[in-house]
Amino acid sequence: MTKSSDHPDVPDLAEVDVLTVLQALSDPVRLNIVRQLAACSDPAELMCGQIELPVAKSTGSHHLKALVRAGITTEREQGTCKYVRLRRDELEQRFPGLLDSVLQAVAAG
Amino acid sequence: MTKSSDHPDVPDLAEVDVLTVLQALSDPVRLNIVRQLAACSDPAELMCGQIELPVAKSTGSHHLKALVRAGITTEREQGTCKYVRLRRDELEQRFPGLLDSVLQAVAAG
DNA sequence: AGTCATGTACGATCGCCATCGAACAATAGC
DNA sequence: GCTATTGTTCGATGGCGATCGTACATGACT
Repeated sequence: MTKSSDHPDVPDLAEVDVLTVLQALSDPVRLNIVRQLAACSDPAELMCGQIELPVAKSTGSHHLKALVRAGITTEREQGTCKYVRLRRDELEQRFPGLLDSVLQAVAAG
Repeated sequence: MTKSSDHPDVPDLAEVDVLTVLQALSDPVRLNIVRQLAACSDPAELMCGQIELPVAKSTGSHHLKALVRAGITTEREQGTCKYVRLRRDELEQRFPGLLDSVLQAVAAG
């Protein structure tokens, strides 16, 4: 029981390699998703449908799952909708400063 | 004239996207090279031959060039040897905290 | 029931890139 | 000049992943 959730592919961040995170963030679509998630700190989560995706729906689904498997996000289902949330605090604990510096670099253009 | 060097594929960091850096760092061999370069702060550079590479020489050459093209390293030739150096200060200016947090995450295992 | 919306799963395709070996270039030293 | 060392370049190969469309599942709503 080393999972942080009952969902099968949500990893415990202690078992996530920094390479996995870097690889997940090194895709333009995924980095864009992370940026949008970081921008909405109000409810701290976004509906899948609210996320701007320049790709087909199935491709977006693929990327969202990749982010979950990399330990960067978690998902919560509510009816037919799904809410996506950044694991900011856990990521900060596991990789201090990493996400913030990436987000800052993204925001800086 | 936006190059920071006369060498053709050494980019000015101002023109380097964070995606490029993340993509370059998301390869295990390259991240390992960066780690070794960061570990030697005494002369601040390493001979190519001193870098431990778990791949063939030609593959290592490919990765070293990829790091240069991503703006992460520069190279200096001296006879038959080549010295590789991390662009720490420039990277810190362009992407504050990014390299340090990655290195810290790597060091933490 | 039927229909619509939301998202997943699957199979196919396609391009990129990590890898290797072999051949080459350049320099140091004999 | 010759040889060894160091690193590059080239072509080929193999695999991974990003992308798409279609079909499917699920829940909401009438």
